[in-house]
Amino acid sequence: MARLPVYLQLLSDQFDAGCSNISSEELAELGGVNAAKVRKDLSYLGSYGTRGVGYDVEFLMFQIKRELGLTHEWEVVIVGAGHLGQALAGYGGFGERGFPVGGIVDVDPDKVGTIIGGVRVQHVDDLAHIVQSRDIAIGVIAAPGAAAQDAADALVAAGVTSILNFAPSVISTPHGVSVRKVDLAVELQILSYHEQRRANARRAAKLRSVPARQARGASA
Amino acid sequence: MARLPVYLQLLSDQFDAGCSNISSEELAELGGVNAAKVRKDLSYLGSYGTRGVGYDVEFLMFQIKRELGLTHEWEVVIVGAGHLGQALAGYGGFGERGFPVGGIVDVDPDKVGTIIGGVRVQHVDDLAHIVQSRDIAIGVIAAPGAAAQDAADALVAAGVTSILNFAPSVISTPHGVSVRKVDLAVELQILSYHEQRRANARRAAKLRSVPARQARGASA
DNA sequence: GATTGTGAAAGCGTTCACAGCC
DNA sequence: GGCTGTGAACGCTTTCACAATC
Repeated sequence: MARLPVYLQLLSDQFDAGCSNISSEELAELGGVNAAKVRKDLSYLGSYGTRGVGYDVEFLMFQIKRELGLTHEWEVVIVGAGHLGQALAGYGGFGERGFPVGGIVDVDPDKVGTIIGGVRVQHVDDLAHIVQSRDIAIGVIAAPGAAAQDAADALVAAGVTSILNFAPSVISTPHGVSVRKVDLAVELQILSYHEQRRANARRAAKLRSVPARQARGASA
Repeated sequence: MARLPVYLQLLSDQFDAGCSNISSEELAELGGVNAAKVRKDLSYLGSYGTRGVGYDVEFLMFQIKRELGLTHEWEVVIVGAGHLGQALAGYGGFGERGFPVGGIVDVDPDKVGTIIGGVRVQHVDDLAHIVQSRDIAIGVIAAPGAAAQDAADALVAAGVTSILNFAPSVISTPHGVSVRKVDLAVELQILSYHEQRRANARRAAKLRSVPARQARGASA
């Protein structure tokens, strides 16, 4: 259920705004989705709503957190201390949301020893030690596309079972390892596609209008 | 067609590796998807394959680029010069993939004037001028969740018609504006969910095995 | 009266399977 | 013989609609 994190965020916002109870209709409005979908998604957790009333915001947040395994923090290890790795580690967003950076590694000995976001870069050979000593389950690949598969192999060998891949390449992992891919260029290319279509539509509209105006005898 | 960018990436890798022709089967293998899906997706562009042979890599790359509107660069403007904005602008990935940063703006006057990734931060009031003078169509929201809607409104008012939203909140935009959302915390929470399930499965297996061993009279 | 929880219907994307073509 | 292009079958997700409940 990939939508539970979104509901959690919305509920958290509402909770901060002093709202203690919410209906599926309101939650759907906030999330820009269908109310029935919200109810189906939430009913999957159990029957935590009250008919005629709605859902208790705080209780529902707790149930979603429990389902998502957010009752404790999960340390992550970042592979790749280049621009992207530095950006991800330096930007404090991971830690704020319950996923502190427990380690950063790189293949380049020159990068080892530098401090990024308060964490010292270590060599990729130390990955297994870091993962096992800190009980890390989640790895983040911030390496170039060509090195992504090596990074994935190293993470799996070290004992990581979930990978967030920022490299622009598909990685293969053994069964039982979860992988999610985030490719910023892909997101931008999809937007570019929409822009392209809009530009084409405008051009077509113009081509249609010019002969029409000429037929009507308009000049300027 | 959100998979075209992925095919383009795979084709590009193959082209660099000296491969001039590829079958749907091979492409499917590389992308980890079904071959029929690849053919359906590509047939949407037109009939650019040759039966009995496959697809010409270079020609297909060009067709996908044309469809995605990647025949020219698209400058983007980043709203928010905090940690995330700095990270996105400083990490050169945008420019490398055909989306150079044409401007960065922030509401905070103290940030205005600083240089990030070679670009000077300007005030958000200058957004319309930047967008119109540089003919920018794509905006990137790198502001905190609470400021995301304001950022979106400012982008739309300035004339941007595509938005990539990194803020952890849902934004509403007029019809005709494309929005894509990337939430790193959501990605990590989905991985956490899988970890949680694996942990639960291990616990259940242990509970099952203990009484079983006891029944068999095993001790150590 | 209001709202949840959920079978049933509708819609959509994926996969199969094979005709058509090189 | 090999591979594409595509109608048809399938399965999954979304939406509807309403009985059950407060």
